[in-house]
Amino acid sequence: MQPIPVNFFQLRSACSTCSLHELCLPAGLDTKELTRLDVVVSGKRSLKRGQYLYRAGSASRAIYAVRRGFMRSSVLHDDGREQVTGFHMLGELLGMDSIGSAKHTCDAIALEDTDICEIPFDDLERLSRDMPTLQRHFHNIMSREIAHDYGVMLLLGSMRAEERLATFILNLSQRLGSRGYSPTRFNLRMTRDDIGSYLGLKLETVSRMFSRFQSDGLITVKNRSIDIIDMPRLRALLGQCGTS
Amino acid sequence: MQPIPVNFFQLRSACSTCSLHELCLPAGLDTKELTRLDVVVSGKRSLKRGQYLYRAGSASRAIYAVRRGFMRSSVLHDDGREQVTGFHMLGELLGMDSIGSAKHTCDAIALEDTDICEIPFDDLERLSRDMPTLQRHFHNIMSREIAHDYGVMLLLGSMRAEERLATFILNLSQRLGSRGYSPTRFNLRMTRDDIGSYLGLKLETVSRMFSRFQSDGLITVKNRSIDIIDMPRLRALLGQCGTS
DNA sequence: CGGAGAGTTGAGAAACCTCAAAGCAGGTGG
DNA sequence: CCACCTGCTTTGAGGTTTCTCAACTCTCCG
Repeated sequence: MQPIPVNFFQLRSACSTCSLHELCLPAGLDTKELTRLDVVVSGKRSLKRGQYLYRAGSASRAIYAVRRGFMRSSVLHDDGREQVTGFHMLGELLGMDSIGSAKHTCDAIALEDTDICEIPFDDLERLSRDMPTLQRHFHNIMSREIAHDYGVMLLLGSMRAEERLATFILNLSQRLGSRGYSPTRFNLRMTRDDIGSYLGLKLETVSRMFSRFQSDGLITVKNRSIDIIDMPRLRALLGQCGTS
Repeated sequence: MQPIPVNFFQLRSACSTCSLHELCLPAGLDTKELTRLDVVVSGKRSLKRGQYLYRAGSASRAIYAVRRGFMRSSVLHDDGREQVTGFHMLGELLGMDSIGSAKHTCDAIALEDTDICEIPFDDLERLSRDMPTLQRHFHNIMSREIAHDYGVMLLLGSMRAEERLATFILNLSQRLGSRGYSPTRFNLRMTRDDIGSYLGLKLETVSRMFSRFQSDGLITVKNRSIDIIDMPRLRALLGQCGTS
C-alpha cells in the first residue's frame, strides 16, 4: 500500500505523444526511442462502465495502461468468493500477473467509462532488448508492483478495520494528488463492497468506519464523495491501533 | 497461494552446473547459454540459522536463489509490527521486490543453515538482452510472483483461520512434494508466530487450529513435525467455510 | 539441572460479521 | 415529468470468530 511515486506532470512532459502511462515515464529515453515505444503502445480500447477488459482464464498477450477512467482487478475463488486485488487510475498498468501463464489470473472491469492502451508482451520484450533504459524501467515497475503487494499483505494481515480504511483513503488521496487532482476532495468510483473486498472487510464495516470518521470530524462522506477535513489526524490513525 | 508449478527434477536436469534455481529452469537454453548464466550466478553466500541475508533499507543490486536451506521474508511497519511475506525453499527466488527501488523493502532471514546464490540485476539484464528465452523466463517468474501475491491477498482477505492454515499446509506439502520430499511428512522450519504472521493470525490461533486438525484426524502434529493423515479431508476444508 | 524460547490451553474481551430493515440515489419507461 | 424499480448505503441488534492475557508445559542447550 505504499503510494506509487509517480508525478503525473513529469509523466506528461516525458511522454507527450504516447499514452501517458508509467512505462514511458522517467526512463531517460530519447525522442527516437519514445517514438518506437509509441508505435508499440498504439493499440487502444474503450470500455463502457461495467465492461470487462479481460476475465480470468482468457488468453493474455499484453499488459494494459489506463489512459482515462478507472479499473478494478479481482481474483475469483472456486467457491465464488471474490477478492479485489487493486484499483487502477490514469497512468497505471495492469495485467502484469499474467505474463507468466499466458492466461489472465484476474478479472479486470471498468468502474467508469475507460480508455485503455494495450502493450503486447512480445513487442515490449523486443524493444527492451534494444533499449536498456526501457528494460530497467519495466523491471522497476514489476518490482514495485511486488513491493506494493507486500504492503497490501501487511494491511490485510496486521491492521484493524479503522487503520485499513484510513490507509486506503490516504493512498487514493496521494495518487490523485500526484495526478494534479485535489488530494482532499474526490469521488470514489467503487462501491462499499469493492472497498470491503479490497480491504478484507464486509461492506457494512466499511460503511460504519466511514460514518465514524465523519462523526470524529476526520472526513465528510456523502455517498461516494469524500472530503478530507483533518489530514493530520487521519494520518495519525496509521500505526496507532494494535501494537502487536 | 497458488502452488508454484516447478518440478524439481525438471529443474535439476535443465541445470546441472549452476545453482538449481527457478531462473535456469525450462527456458530452452542451450549449453553455451547456460554456461554464461552460470558465471553470473556464481556469487555464493552461506548463512547460519538466524542470520539475515539482507534487511529493509539496505542497498540492493541482486536477486537471490535458495540452494539449500530455508528463508523467511518479512516487511516491517513503522510501529514495529511485522508481516511475513513468504517462505522460500530450495530453488526459489527472493528479493524481486527491491529491483525497483535499489533498496530492500523486506528483511530476509535464514530459518536454518542456508546457502544462497546471488544474481546481480545488471548481469541478469545484460544477459537478458542477448538471450530472449532468459528474458521471457525472468519476466514469467516476476509475473508469477505477482499472481502468487494475489493468491495470498485472497487468503488474507476472505478466508477463515481454519481454511488459511489448511491452505498453508497443503502449499508446503505441494512444494516439498515437487522437490522429491515426502508431501505428507515434513518438519516445519518456522515458529507458530511466523506462520501466524504470514496468515494474518495470532500464534495462539495457529496453535489451536493445529490441535483441532489433529483431534479431527486430519493431521498429526508433534511440535514442528507434521504428518498429513487425511489429505482429501484437508483439501475439502478449502472453499468450505464462509460462502460470502 | 536450570533457563530460555517455543508451544498449548483456558477464560473473557473485543472486533468484526450476519441478518434485517429502512433510506437514498439514479436510471427507465410510461 | 413523475413513478417506480433496482442497486447501493446506512444503521441496529445479536452472534461468531479471533484476540488478549495468563498460566502452564515442553524441548532443547549449555
